[in-house]
Amino acid sequence: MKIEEILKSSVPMDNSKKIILNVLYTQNVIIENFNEILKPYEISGEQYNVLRILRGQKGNPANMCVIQDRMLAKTSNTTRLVDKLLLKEYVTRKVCPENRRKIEVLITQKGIDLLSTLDPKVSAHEELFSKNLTANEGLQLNQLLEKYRNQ
Amino acid sequence: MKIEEILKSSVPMDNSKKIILNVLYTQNVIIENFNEILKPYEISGEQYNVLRILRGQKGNPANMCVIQDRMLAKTSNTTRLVDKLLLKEYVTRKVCPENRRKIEVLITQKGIDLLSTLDPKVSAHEELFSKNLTANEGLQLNQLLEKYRNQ
DNA sequence: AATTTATATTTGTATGTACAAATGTTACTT
DNA sequence: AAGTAACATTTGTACATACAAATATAAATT
Repeated sequence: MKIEEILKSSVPMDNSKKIILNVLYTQNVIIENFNEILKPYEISGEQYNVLRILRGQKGNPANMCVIQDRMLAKTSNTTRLVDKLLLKEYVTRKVCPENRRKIEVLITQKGIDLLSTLDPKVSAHEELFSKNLTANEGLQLNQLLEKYRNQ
Repeated sequence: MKIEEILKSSVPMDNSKKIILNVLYTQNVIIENFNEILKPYEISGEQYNVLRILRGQKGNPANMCVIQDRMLAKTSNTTRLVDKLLLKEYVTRKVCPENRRKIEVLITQKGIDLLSTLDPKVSAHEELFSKNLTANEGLQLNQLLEKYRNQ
């Protein structure tokens, strides 16, 4: 559906406004759908994101600022996200011995197992949308978004 | 910058995953930039969105469910957003006499004035990004997003 | 007319976001 | 070595999101 119909806009919009609303709305659709997948596992999208980053470390611990750095929303509060994951025993946390300012966060086997369970569901989610586009259109969409957001 | 560089991903990603991360990240960039504009006026993005919908009513009051319907994030809590706007005197709120279940929300002159001040800044914000694309690319981006999100 | 169902909104709770200030540790400067 | 600056993380506060339950009113059913 076109963005004007979704927002029931009465007046015609500039294309530049339409792009913004389209990006924002598409993000909402993606996130809502993704939350549905995560819901039975009682984990939030941001918590999932942290776990995914930790698995990507392949056994090496990640500091808070490394996690922060690799997250989409740079202003998320990593401390509190890790707190929640710690309660569920998906991660461990200890002070770095070489530099006592830093914290070393590691994913546990329980965390890895959760991600393994989620992997096929996440892939299906990704394809649910991208299947609407041809391979070429998918590449184009990525290129346009990357070009668009350069400030 | 490409999404893999931004997220410092070590492994190559499927294009379908790349699209999702690109949409999410682009939304973050747009929102962050927009919040910068609103900050001096002590209004949040969602509050702005409600005001914009109310102005679009052209003098007619809007019920809570009408506002909800026209918002991007369908799960936002309209009651509490309107509460905040009421405190700042940007809107009025009264029970609908024909149907006492409904609430009639109207933008005040103060609210309209605020939007008028913001209008040029919002337009500049929209163009800040869209200027990176040709007119044709802009149209294409909208079409691809609309095609992409059909479930 | 009383009961049930549907509609519109509000409230409560947990989580997440945005931002500033506070805390603790290390590195640098004099 | 003491003081200052820089770095890494935590904490506090206000706002927003997600979702379920509660409340109030209107419409439909019996």
